[in-house]
Amino acid sequence: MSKDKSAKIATPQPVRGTQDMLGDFADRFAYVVDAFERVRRLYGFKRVEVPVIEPTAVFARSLGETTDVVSKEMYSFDDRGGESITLRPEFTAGISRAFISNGWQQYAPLKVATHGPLFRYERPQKGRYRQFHQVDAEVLGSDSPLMDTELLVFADHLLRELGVSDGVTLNLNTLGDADSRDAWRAALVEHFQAHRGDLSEDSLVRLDKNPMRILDSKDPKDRPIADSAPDIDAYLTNEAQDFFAAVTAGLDAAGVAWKRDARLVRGLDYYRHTAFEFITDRLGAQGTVLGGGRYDGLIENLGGPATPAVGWAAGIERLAMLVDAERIDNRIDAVIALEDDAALAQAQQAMALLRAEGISVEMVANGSPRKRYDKAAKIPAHALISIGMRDGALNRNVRGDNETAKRVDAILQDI
RNA sequence: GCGACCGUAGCUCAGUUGGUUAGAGCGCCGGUUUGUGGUACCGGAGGUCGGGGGUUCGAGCCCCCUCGGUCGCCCCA
Repeated sequence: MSKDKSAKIATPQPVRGTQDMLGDFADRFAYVVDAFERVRRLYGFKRVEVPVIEPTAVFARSLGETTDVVSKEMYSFDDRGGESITLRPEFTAGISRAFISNGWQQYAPLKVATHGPLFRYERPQKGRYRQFHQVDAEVLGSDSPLMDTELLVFADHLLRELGVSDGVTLNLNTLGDADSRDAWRAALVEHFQAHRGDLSEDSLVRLDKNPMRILDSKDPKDRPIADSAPDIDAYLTNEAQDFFAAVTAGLDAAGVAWKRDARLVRGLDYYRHTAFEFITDRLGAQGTVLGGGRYDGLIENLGGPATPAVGWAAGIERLAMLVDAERIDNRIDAVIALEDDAALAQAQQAMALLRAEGISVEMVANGSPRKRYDKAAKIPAHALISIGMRDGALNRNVRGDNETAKRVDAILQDI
């Protein structure tokens, strides 16, 4: 290696908003994914895998060609054939596309779950990255409120399984069917127009672009106007009322606590009926831990058959940040400190025997032999095995918690 | 896109009103001690103080620019 500083190669930097995980956070991440896989099986959700890349049209058409999200916040590029490709910013559109491409109507109602990386070109902040990861559950091809309930109970179960449900509340709203939604939207616009003069600058822009968003504005100036705006309730059709009542009755029957949040809205037109967010106050400005809703219009938007669907997604990083440290067990079963290289073969044999019995083990055999024991002791493990030579004979010692130490001792009797 | 704060050793950080050769802990390497022991001690390697420009006799410290990070706003599928 040259010491000449001018010859130094410029260090490549990670892409903004990406993260490398090792140790504690990687363990937390895996803990969340493991719990999700366990719980989704309990609810009979099939594992589904869809591509990380899709034709840009999949997201542009589902999200609306002209929205900010599509025009500025997607990772899009032209591939070598000149086709516009986008790194998926969400699971729902890709799963819907797969549903159409593969004729999965035949399996409806189809309960599927997946997890993996997603990409959004946004300014990173706490709990918000350009490459991030979600767990996701969807039910396609059912217009039954039973499925909304099922999904919500599943979500609640997952949060309990992770031990993060304390301080997290389920906020629930209905956006009604298309007729209810349109009538409510018109009433909202009328209300906000009447109070134009008192709205914040941001909300005046929202009034033109996305008036429903004024309802969840953070600006204190907007709050009185947003709070006095009409709820959707007066505009709900009988069918929409019944649907919402069926969902909440199901939650009550299953013992899932929920809170009506008449201010909870979705920007996109394909959302119908149920909208929900599990919210915490422990994650700074990014409080939503799990969110979703019914999107009966989406698959049709993609050119598929009219297909009702409902789903949710949750950020793995955010969940991982909420998991209590005591729940993360990063200990391996056993560590071997090889204190004399003359016993190397026996130590290798010992590892083979232990691993054959399903006991995880690794060995410390580098550096000064007299310091290997201390090094090994610093690796979190249930048992610590020292292997060395004494008076020309093999010397072995096992310390650790009783159960593991006993098993290890029994397996290593013959070496 | 906008705003605030922060960039000093591999990591976490200290560094006086601007004043000799920039420090500590952890980690790494080596040695000594202990010798069924998770210990202690000694030593070593490792820094263009993010980068560039400026002010000054003198800059890690002050000013400007730039790059990066964090948090917030906007947006939130």
